[in-house]
Amino acid sequence: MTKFSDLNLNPKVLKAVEEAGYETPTPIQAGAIPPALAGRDVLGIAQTGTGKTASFTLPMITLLHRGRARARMPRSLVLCPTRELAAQVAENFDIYAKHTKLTKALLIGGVSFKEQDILIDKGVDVLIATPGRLLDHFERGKLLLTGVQIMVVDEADRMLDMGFIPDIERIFGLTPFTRQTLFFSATMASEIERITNTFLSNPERIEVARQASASETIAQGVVVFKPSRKDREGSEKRSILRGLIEREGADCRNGIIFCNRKVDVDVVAKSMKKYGYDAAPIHGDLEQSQRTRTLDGFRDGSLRFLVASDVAARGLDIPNVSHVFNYDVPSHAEDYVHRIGRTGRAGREGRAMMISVPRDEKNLDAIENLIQTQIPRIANPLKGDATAPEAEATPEAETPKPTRTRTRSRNRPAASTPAPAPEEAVEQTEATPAQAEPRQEDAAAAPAPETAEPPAEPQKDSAQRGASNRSRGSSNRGRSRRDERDEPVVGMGDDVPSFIAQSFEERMVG
DNA sequence: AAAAAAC
Repeated sequence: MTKFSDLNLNPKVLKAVEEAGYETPTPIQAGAIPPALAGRDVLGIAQTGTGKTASFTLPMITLLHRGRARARMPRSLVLCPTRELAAQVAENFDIYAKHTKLTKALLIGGVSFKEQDILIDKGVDVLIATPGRLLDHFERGKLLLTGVQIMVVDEADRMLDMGFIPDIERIFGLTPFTRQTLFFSATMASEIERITNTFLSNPERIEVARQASASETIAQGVVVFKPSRKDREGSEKRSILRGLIEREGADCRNGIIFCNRKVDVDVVAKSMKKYGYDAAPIHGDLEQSQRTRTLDGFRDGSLRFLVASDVAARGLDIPNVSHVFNYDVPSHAEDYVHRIGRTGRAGREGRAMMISVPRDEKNLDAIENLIQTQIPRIANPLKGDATAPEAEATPEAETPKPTRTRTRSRNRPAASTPAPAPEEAVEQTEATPAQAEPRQEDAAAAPAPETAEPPAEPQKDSAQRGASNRSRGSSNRGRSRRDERDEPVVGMGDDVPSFIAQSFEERMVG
């Protein structure tokens, strides 16, 4: 098997890679690095989580390590669709360039120009940017792109979705014709095809092979429910969400909760906090400093739940997410794939649960059609009936998860439950006049965790599931969660389920 | 129909 040491990377880069603990490149890295080092254009067709970032940063650093930057004339440029993604590429660059003298600047919106200006004036080797802020600098006459030797376009299909293609074309036009171009996209929409035909010259095309089916590591489930009243939909969905989280118990180490709208991100995050959960919102209307802080907290484990818009659906490298909750059914089927792709990474087991109301039926169909799988229907933790009598738990069905540490007693949740205080307590301790939460929520919530039906395993392959249950063993009460996750991780990227590795068209066709 | 990205 190919090793990083076989790829002719600069020794200083190789050293940093080894220090980071990587030995074996992922397929996209093994495929893209050699032609990139040979100076060729590269067209990489790869989803997030495949190790894409290193497949362009490592050759870039190797190619640029000689020579130095002139004032206002960066030697290379990386374009990303979102600020967080750009920041992430910058972090990667810092890791792999740490033994070199190369410099970088991160040009993103939402932060002051001043520091960015100072860096550009001094001269940087690598510019990592979102298109808007880059063009802003250019129009102010602060920046010359005529010295760009290597240009990278990351997540091009998302740039297309976001209407950035004209900007990208313009930026291409500002760079020299002789530049080397590394272009990455998850899919090859016709517009993307057109761009690559125009701006890439005889590229080496690398398409990440679809993964073996064994990498199906995401257990999926959907709660299909009908709100008892239209105006209660929101509050009932929020109590279902809490019920799902409670049902997962300690297995739910952390999670991302996706909503379709920014307002709902705010409402859900506020509600979660009210009920004692450690949660924070992230979406594009929040201040950049807050976005950064929230994401950092989630990454380092100090924040348990991230309530997010699709700003966090793609590309962001957030390892170790045990759960993804789709509070809303995404209206673009591909977004579902991106959202749940935040869990079950690197061959680890992940769980993805969704809440669907009658209005979502069409979108749910489209998702199942896309992934060519029926998403298992799982029990509504509220039993679909907010007025159901309390304490109707059915112990005989309490089988499939022997290792659960969560409490199912009808009494108060035990101390081992890391979750929130019972709703009533919160209700009493909080003055609620100014809160956005409707009163009905409390009524709908009352029977929540305790009366939850046993978790119908939102599972796929029962054999696989059984194996992982065994590996947990009932004795793992005292084991650290880290131990459970100690499966070998190959390369610098993460394994992904097979359908994610397919192109959009492939998935549509089936 | 919404989210993201420039002020």
